[in-house]
Amino acid sequence: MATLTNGQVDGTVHGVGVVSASTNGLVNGLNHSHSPAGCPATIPMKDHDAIKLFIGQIPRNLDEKDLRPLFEEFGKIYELTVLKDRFTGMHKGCAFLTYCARESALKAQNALHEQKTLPGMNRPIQVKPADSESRGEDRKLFVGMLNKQQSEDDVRRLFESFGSIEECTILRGPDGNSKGCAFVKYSSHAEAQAAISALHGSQTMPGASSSLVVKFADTDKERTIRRMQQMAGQMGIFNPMALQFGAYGAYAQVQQQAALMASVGQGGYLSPMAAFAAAQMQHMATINGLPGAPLTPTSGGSTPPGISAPTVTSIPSPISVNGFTGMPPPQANGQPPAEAVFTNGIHHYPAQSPTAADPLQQAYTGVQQYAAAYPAAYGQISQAFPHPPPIIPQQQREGPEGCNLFIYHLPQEFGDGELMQMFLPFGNVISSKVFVDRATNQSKCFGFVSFDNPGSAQAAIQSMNGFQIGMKRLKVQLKRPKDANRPY
DNA sequence: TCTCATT
Repeated sequence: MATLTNGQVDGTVHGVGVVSASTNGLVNGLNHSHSPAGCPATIPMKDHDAIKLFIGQIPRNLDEKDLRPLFEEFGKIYELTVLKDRFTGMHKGCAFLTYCARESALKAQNALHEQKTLPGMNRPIQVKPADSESRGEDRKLFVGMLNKQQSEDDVRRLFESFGSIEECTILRGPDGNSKGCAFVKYSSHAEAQAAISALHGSQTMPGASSSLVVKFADTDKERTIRRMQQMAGQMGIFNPMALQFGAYGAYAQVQQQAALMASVGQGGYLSPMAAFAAAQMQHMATINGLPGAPLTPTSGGSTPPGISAPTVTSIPSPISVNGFTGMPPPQANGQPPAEAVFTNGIHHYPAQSPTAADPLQQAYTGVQQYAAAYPAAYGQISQAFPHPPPIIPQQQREGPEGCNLFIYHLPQEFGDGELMQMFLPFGNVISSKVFVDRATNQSKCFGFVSFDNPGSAQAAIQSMNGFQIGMKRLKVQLKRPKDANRPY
């Protein structure tokens, strides 16, 4: 069986790797010399049982033509595609590779997976069947509360009696130090479940703060949520592109968070609306995609993400992430995404189904909604920045009963303008008022918003009550009628 | 304490 993960197979790998092209139907791929025009047989054929491989840890400066030679050594390539971001075209650092022959894929995996590190990468190349190739049942475990000294082998030993382990990885920081957790992938769900039953909480590793954690690893959805939550924080700190790019930038940051942060990092100004955009994405994803997901950032504790305006100007810059030092705005390369039209900071996208099931899609839609409601003037961030938004607070006006909202747990830096922005998507806001401490001029973190009709107010409550911004969650409810407080 | 990315 072709799975190989760590070093012990070294010795055998090269022997296997050199097996000559051979045996089963792989002649297929070789005999497609020129046929008469129009004959479909000119297309390279692959085995019906060919395996699509996922190739990871590819330097971003290598494209298909650079990679081919590396992989052709193991057989004829049917298809090799570097993954790119659909809008930015940015190389994602990974690829899909299908050989004509199944055997070639196995050989390549044996010879390459985790066996060498491409230039500029700090982790070894990954060559393994793509996710799409496996029946995606849950069989991967997250193991937490390990001792930081424990190695892959230690973890294997701990887990091997419950089934056959396909993969075992200790999570490590950039310095190579264990983060005290690991992934263990079994060949079946049942094995994984057995390991959970037997091991979760069963013991406490020396030096660990609590007992061993063994649970199914996050699904992709959960990971997306997790990232967006992290991003909500980061966008609060680094800011402006979220505005400059509008929905596009927000999307790109989900996809290319680190890279974009590098280009965004210079700003250092906190825009409450950037935080809001991020938070809205997170919210949409949460309410639509994964009701059971924890809402609070899992980093927890004393360092709330984002929403910390007074400190942000000290962010060091320029910032480089993975050697990436900047990225032009999408408009700048002469190739704006075909799907997006930029007009005064408002971004129009093709209609998308509001019922899309993908949480990211949902989040994206949410941001579009936000972006669409966002005044063009404020989108001109270069002028607005770094000053507060040029929203002129209007005279305090109450709407009819049922139209006035009380909002609590506002971010400290939200003013009347941000409050209004936040509720514009739900209707005609006739007034917005954040209460301010007279002595300090600081927001008291609550305020009122009035709409001109009760439907808008209800829609706003529906969407915004419980809405998470940073560590806080908004409380949005109907304002009590003036006389409601009176005993009689 | 949830990787490094999965068309």
